[in-house]
Amino acid sequence: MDKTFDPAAVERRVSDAWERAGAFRAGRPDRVNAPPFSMVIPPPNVTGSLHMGHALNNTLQDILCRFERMRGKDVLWQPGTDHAGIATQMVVERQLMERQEPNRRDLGREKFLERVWAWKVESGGAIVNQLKRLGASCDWSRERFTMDEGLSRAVAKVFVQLYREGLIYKDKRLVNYDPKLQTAISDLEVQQVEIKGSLWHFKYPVVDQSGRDTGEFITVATTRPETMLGDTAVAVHPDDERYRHLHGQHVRLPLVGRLIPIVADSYSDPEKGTGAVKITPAHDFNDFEVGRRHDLPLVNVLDADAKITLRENEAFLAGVLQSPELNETVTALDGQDRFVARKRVVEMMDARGLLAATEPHTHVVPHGERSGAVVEPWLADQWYVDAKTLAAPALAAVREGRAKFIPKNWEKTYFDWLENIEPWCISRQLWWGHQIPAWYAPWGAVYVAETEEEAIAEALGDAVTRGIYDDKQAGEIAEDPVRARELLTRDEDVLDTWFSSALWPFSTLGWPDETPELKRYYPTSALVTGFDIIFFWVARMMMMGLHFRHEVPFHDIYIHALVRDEKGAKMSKSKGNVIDPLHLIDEYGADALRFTLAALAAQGRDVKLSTQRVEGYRNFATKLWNAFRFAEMNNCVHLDACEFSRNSVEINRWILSQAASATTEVSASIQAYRFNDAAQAVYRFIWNIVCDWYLELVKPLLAGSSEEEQRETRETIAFVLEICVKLLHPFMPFLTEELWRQTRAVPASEDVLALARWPDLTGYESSEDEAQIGWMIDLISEIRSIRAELNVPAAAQILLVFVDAAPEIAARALKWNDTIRRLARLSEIVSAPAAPPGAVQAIVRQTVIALPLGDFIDVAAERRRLQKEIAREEKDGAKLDAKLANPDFLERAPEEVVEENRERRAEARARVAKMQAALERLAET
RNA sequence: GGGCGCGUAGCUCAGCGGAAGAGCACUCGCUUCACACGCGAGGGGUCACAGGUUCAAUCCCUGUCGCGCCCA
Repeated sequence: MDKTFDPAAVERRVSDAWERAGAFRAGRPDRVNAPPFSMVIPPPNVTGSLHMGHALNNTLQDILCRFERMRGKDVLWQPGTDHAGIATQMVVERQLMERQEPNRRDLGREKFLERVWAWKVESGGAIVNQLKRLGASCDWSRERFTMDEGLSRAVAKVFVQLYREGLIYKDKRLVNYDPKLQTAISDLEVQQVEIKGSLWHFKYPVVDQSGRDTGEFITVATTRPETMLGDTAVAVHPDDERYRHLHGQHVRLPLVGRLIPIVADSYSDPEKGTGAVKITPAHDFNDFEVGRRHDLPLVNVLDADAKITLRENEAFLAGVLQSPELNETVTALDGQDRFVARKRVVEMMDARGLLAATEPHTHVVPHGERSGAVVEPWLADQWYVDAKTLAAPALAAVREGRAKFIPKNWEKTYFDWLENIEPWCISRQLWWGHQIPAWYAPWGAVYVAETEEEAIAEALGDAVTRGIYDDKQAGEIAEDPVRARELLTRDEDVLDTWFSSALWPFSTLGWPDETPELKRYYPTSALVTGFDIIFFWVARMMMMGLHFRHEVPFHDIYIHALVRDEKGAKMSKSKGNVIDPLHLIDEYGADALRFTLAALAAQGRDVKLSTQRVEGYRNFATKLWNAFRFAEMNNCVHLDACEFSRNSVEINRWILSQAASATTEVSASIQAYRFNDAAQAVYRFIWNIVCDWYLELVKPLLAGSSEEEQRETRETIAFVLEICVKLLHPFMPFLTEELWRQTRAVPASEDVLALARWPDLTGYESSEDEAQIGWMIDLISEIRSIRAELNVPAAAQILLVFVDAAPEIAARALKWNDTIRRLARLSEIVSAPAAPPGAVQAIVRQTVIALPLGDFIDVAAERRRLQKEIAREEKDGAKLDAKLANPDFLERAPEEVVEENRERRAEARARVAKMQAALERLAET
């Protein structure tokens, strides 16, 4: 074995071994009767590459999967990617541009989609290989993609069924429209950005019944002047005395000439600005609601490019008299970009003396998450899911505990969102995605069906009912594929990617077919994801899972934090503080990265990653590696099926007892999703117990003693190291698998650690051995401490005297003579009734030990040491005295607490007395 | 404005009613026959502040001050 562990050399080989063994396959024949454990991966974007968030997310999932797999369960970790509508389309469009090829529109839908698929085959899903590098133990043979045939079928079926149930409908409403991407986007994809802009105050002239100016003006304020072209009212608060006389009156919209009413609506805030607010129902969500309440017309003045459109705009021109002013406005503004128009409108109002004021104003402006463009509330026909209806069972499932959030407080976020849920706009004006299965007939009807054939059949039947065709005509069309296909026009839009992701927990298992996998693995055991997609994904999976499977999609929802940089800042490309997990894997190994993420994944706290930490855990990997090197040098090879019913050597019993507690701790922590505690427990066991103590304690046994003890010790070392790799395997799969391979007597391809049984050490706990070895550890530590403090040269061998020790202590000292001498660097251990003159003294578990340091003694240093010890004990003692002097404490505290405090005080007093004596004796010399 | 969370060793963080913990960093000493990616020994904390509950508070409650994030 090399001196250090070399991850790069090992990772590939180990991956191959897992692959050959089919270790991650769900439904292995040897586990048909095992309880299942299933999880679906949060599908990363097919365009994505592994970032730290993925690394954390998948490390935690992998820990759970590997742990459960080793516990004998039939594990399905379902992998795959989603088609990421906008992102993927953007990637391919950019590629076309870079290659100076025809753009999307020139190519046409069909050709463009071919290109997207070609891209997907060629470079999509790079992240899958990156997940493999991380060690993710997904069942890769079952990889799915949201645009797969099967998953697409699921999407169609869900759409059609929800449509027929009235839970999907088409509506003309305001959507968040991204003019750059030219599609509607979800509220969740809109980011509110604070912008320093202006608030312009416009004066609108009030007119009388006959439309003549009364000379009075009402002043409204706006941050988006160009929208005034679409104003259809001015609103004032009903209780606002300043405007009470104007209720029901009209104003003439400047630049346009439209007469619009002044309505009383409590939306208008009398405290804000002038207390009067312009209402543009087609361009503002709040105004839209006001418009509904007052039955106001919707005047859309923006086209799909977010340019002003006035000419031939029926809604805009409706009821407006032709005038030179109107003509001028149309000429000046029609076809202008919204921001150019904004400037012009202000200028034009100013020129008319209608700009009352311009004040600097900080306000939030919606921006598209992906494009960065300012999003426009825009009036459009879109498809919606009645989320409110679907939300009710999703809320109930968590309220009733059928699914639970870990940590629990996230359920509040989930509840808040679902309780206030808005209709979910699911149509996107894109080409890449699941095209909406809705077809339009020339007679204006829409037919929603899973396939075009069904839609045609339905349309023809309906046409007959409507009397558009007679049976014969309908029959002829049905018979003629060309005519049939021309009959209907399919909706051009595609569905929001999250629509298909919402089906992921059951569509990946074969739904809508009733597959054996669906039966066995649904509902899944757990979902591990970041809090940022509780809305996007968790809630929607709950809605769809409950609606279509009548069962929650997962029982446990573990929500982890975000990975931040070491200063706590969110990693982002623009900040340049992104740490690429693949770089870390290259430099330190996947195991080190994984362990770091697990160790930092405390519930409810963000993960602040520093490379220093990763380096530390790389060192930890090497530490275990070297423990194996030690074992190898001492012929502690793995002995198949060796039994440890009863060791004769206490050290060997002790380490198994320690291993038993470590196993319990690691298991319990993983099951409670306390990954950091689990990681810490493994770390401590391996480094601080096995390496620091066990292997050191055992060295003299390997060198001398009886052959029988040597054999037992070698076997125990092998066994303990096997426990180490098992406990560590969920966290550091590559290292541990490699060590496992190296120590197998007969390497078999099926024999991988990933499938080995999790340690079961019940019955190995031994408090007696814990006490014995604990004493020895205390003794050695005490001697080492004294040596260091008194500057005894490291190489010096010194004498240890047990002073007036109890017979069993003396016996113990004799028994462990070699070990103690070696670890404490002693020349000899003896017993004596009293401490030799000039010896340094200390107390180990009530027994006084003396070290006659002779030439090495530094009296001043020793006096300081003792005085420090005494001071510390006295301080403790004083605290305990005070506590025990309090009658309330004695009366009200539990008996065992009082007793414990009494004991501690007695011990403290005894130690002080002994050290005082030592101090006095020191003075004598 | 509403919600969630955080202020514990120089740094990053565990702990969350009965003796202040880890990793890293720091100091000192070590080529001790697995490991210098190491070994041994140390220093370092009015557990943000102020009240309250309790025999007992870093831990529970209230408030204040700072700092994040999410939703309006």
